Amino acid sequence: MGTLYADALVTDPAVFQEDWVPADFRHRDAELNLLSTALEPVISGEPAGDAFVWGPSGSGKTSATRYLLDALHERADGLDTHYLSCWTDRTRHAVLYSVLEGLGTAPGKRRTAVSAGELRSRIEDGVDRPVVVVLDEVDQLESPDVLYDLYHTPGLAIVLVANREDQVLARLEPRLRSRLANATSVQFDRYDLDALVAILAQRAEHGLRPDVVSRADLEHVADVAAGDARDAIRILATAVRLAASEGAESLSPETVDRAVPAARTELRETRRERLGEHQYALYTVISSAGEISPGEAYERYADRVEEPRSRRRVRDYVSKLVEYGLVTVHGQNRGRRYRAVDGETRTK
DNA sequence: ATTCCACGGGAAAGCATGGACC
DNA sequence: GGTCCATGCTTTCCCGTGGAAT
Repeated sequence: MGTLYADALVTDPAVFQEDWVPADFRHRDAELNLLSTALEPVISGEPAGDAFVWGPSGSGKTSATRYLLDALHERADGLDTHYLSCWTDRTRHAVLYSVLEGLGTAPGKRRTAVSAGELRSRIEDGVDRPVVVVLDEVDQLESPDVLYDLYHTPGLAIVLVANREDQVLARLEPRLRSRLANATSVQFDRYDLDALVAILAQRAEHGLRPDVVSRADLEHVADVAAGDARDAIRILATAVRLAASEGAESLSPETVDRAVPAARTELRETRRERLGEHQYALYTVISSAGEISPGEAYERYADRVEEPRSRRRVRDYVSKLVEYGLVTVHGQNRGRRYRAVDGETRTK
């Protein structure tokens, strides 16, 4: 519904989407060069080196990696590269299946009576020339065994993308860890204010009508986003939508200020909408209590739903809610409390 | 000091689902 | 159409922890 109004200010809504990568990707030259050195052997048909890409959220890891893959494709036809996110493909089977899809030799449907081991050997058979596989959000992997599968496929180079190096490495077997020690490590840092402003300006230039935003607006947004480009872009998008729905012709500092909590609420809403019936009920219980003990939370949850899941299962739901950033836990053992994350008290 | 018990999380087994193969 | 089988979700059983009760 917003689009009707938004047209007045927006010429290309795509610039506000997560996967929009500008034609000229800037401010990450050193990181791109490093990663490129590891990967570019594929252009001449040589095996690429493995790589780690680390950095906080919104620091450009995903965009830079995708940009580089595109750039490699421009320099050579018919490269085999595959990008997948472990957020959606989190099990061994799902990852292997996705890689096979990338190779173009996947069995018919995703949910298939073909075992993970069988998928693995099909990958080994299918890789007859150097391949690059990017595993984004690799810290979301349910079990990292699959890295072992991929690592043992000759000619297949893996690029692991995650927030923190130690979080991923700690979960690997020592054998795999030491073999990955040769991988190129590329560290991303938070954007500084100027870079963030430039990134926003690029979006504005491509997707907004002239004079909708001023440099001061962008600085304001960049300042609030604290080095996180994803946040910055989302806040800008929300602010523009807000301004458009109110019939304004340009942004104001006041609109930006209102957009900040709105953008964060929106993010939480979309996460909440993705919850299943039981996780939703549990979240509602925790959220309406503000803070609650595990036992009490379970009792109330069980009252709320028709067929309550077991306590054990509900513990897993809690871990998921924590993973989604909707809930935090405090204390140990008996003193444990679940706390809902609301708009005002953000984690970090 | 000893026992109790709320809690978290690993392991294994049961079950429903739906693709693969005949 | 019928059978086989792998996955993913779930329950059941269990053990380690550490603060509270005895």
